[in-house]
Amino acid sequence: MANPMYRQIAEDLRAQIEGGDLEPGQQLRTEIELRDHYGASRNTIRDATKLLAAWGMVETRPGQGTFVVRKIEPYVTTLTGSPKVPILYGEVDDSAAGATGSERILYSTDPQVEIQKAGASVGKLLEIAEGSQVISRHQKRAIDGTPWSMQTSFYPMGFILKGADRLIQADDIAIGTMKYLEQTLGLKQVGYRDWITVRTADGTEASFFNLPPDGRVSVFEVFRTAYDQTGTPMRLTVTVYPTDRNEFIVNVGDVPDDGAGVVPA
Amino acid sequence: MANPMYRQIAEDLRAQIEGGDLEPGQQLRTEIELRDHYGASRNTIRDATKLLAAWGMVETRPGQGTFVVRKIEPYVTTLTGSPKVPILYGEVDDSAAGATGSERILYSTDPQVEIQKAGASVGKLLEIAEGSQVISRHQKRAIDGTPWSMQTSFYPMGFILKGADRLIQADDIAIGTMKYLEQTLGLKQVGYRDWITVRTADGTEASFFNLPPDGRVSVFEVFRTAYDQTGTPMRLTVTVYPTDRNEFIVNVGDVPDDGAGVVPA
DNA sequence: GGGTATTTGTCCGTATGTATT
DNA sequence: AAATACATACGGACAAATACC
Repeated sequence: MANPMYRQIAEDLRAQIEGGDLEPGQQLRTEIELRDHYGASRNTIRDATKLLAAWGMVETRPGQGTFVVRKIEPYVTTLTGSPKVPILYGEVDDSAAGATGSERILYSTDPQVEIQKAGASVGKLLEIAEGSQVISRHQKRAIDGTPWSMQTSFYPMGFILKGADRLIQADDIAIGTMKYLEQTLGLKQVGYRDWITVRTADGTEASFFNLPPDGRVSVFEVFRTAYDQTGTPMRLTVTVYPTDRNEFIVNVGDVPDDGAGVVPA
Repeated sequence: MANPMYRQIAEDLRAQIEGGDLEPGQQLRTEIELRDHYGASRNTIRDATKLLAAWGMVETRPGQGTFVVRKIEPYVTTLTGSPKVPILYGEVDDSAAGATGSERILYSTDPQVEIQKAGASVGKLLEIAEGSQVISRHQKRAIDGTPWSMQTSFYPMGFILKGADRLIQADDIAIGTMKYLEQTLGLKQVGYRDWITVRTADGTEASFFNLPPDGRVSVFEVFRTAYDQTGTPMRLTVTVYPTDRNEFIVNVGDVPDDGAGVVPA
């Protein structure tokens, strides 16, 4: 057995997909048909399609069939700079997919505000004691109806006592929380540090992002620590992005403008 | 069947691992023992351990058993700034693992130089015609014996004709290729753009990085386009990093020094 | 080196459950 | 309700990798 049969079958199907014989969205032959075609058992065919699914090339739908995955058009976030996509607030509604032409609109839920105790990561990055209280503001975001990111911002509890009480209200701060903190507390953001990791999605994330339950699609977890003029962390924002639909850009020094076309299609 | 049995078994084992009953590196009971313990068939046990493997919690070794994975201590790369780890050149040697104390030494192979035709990505990012010739310099890197990254730099073919002929020699350019290009061609790097994506590893990558063959561990693919003083791309560097042992930092504006401790352990 | 025991990997056939059309 | 297609679960047989004697 140079290569096991299920792997050979998977490679054969992969070649068909990459060669264009099977187009994105198209249905593969059923397991029974493939079993007869390759002269293998149905379980072996299933091992092959499982491998293809692990490679992210097909997805299986009970009662329907096995389909070649359509690549999701990635959304590119520039970490060095301000976001340029307009943000609309309100409920994230998955059913409103395939909306208006080619414009991409970012929807965001209203913030869900909680008082929590700082875990290890939050304490370390905000430079406060683990277990001390923090304000957390959580939002879910979608682009054109596709769930895109889950974001949680953490602020030290002291900000409330010092007068920034809008932080614990569950609505959006239209002028931006950074400007609000500057007006109320005199804290000005002078820089931030992003720490980028990748891990497997947990159950909540897999559910919100409609990820396959086999743990195949992982997520970016980006920790953004914002620093004030004294070099003290004033906010920690943790954002989770599925890796199958998100990419990042970092610009350093003097580079040509971003624009359509910096990234190959 | 609220939850399928193999999933319940997987959750039970997961709880044991997260609860500390099973420690990293420790061997699980054999499939036969687990079969008797849970009153399931061996195939069902195998489905459960496959799920745990997809979650990245265990790994199976033929002829040995199933083991709780040890988390690899991640190596953090700062994208905005110069690398600080000393680079030693020579052969990457997997067998020299577990070396000298806590210092981390980055080994790099000598460059493997080829003349290639630019693919779609390379052409687009270097702003040259797809199919035109480019110089590629490929290196593999390891830290403390663990394979860490695969890097390929692409330069326009014209650089050779204009006098930068050391680019096609298969040895390291000690002063750095950027300084070399400045001395020979007068091209000075004024900035760069990093484009960060995540995808599943291909066969070559899975082999070099010792990744499990099930497609679970994905890789970062970072495209760094360097621009000269005229705003023209002068180099494209594509680096592939396994996501299970690599993290990235991006600093923007005025932030406190990097150092041990910016990242939670 | 060879032989054996142990453990996971591959492959088969079958039966039944669940989701979708 | 019926048909279709994938999902779960079982039991068995043999292969391949590893460790140990």
